[in-house]
Amino acid sequence: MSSELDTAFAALADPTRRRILTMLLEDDMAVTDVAEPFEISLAAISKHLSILTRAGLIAQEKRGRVKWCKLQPDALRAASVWMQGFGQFEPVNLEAFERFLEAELDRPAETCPPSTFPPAAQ
Amino acid sequence: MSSELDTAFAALADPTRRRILTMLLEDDMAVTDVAEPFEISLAAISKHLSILTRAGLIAQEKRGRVKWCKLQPDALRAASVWMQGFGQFEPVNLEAFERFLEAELDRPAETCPPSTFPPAAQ
DNA sequence: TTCTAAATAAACCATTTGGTTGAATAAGGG
DNA sequence: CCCTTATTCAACCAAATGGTTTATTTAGAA
Repeated sequence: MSSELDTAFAALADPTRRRILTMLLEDDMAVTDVAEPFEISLAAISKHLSILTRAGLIAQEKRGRVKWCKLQPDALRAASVWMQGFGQFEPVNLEAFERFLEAELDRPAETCPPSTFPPAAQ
Repeated sequence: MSSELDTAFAALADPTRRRILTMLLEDDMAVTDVAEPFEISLAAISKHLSILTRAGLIAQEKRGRVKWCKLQPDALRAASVWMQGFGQFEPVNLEAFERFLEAELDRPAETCPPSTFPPAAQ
């Protein structure tokens, strides 16, 4: 048995899953559409999505034969709060985050692995 | 090769490591002292500490035969910023976090697994 | 010098993770 | 009804994870 923080952080530790979350930030998506930009199999994406669901980071709702995925930031909030407790972090630069998002979404695709935010981290 | 966010979130996904971070929030500690409240072997703690070090969450400095561990929140900040980008989170209730910390540190010890913040999550 | 304490290294083990492929299930569309 | 599309299940695999125990290394204390 693992706590909500365990599953949330574990879910966030994978670049594919973080990228999925970033995509869902734009709009809700069907499983097939989520899978489209990635090179890996649909089954693999399906697994990633259930990990995100179990972590409470997204919700999936089936309408017809399509299963829609939507962001559900409850667990993300819990994790964020935990981290902010370590605090003294300077206020977030949301403009930088906007630029990051654009880069993330415009990427030639098919290449998911690296990519950090903030850009020149540390 | 994994990004800084990968290693940071992966490091945070383990309750033992999160608890170590919480302990270090109080003060810098030697490896043996970090290990003291836990049931697992010193070697296991040593591994956890190098994971935290590689993730950039702590720094270790050897003075004499004692290796001191101190919080180094750079990677934590990067991760926090990434998460706040998903934002719309209400401002953090730091008093609640204080209470959480007390509970976390006063715990009968030896029992590391569960424990979430915020307390009544979801 | 010798003993002891601090920390890591090395070898090992069970479990989990992230991926694959090939069925199976479910629900529209013609 | 049959075909196709959307999604998951099942079985499998290689690599990573979190733990163990038994050496080693290193440096202070007697």
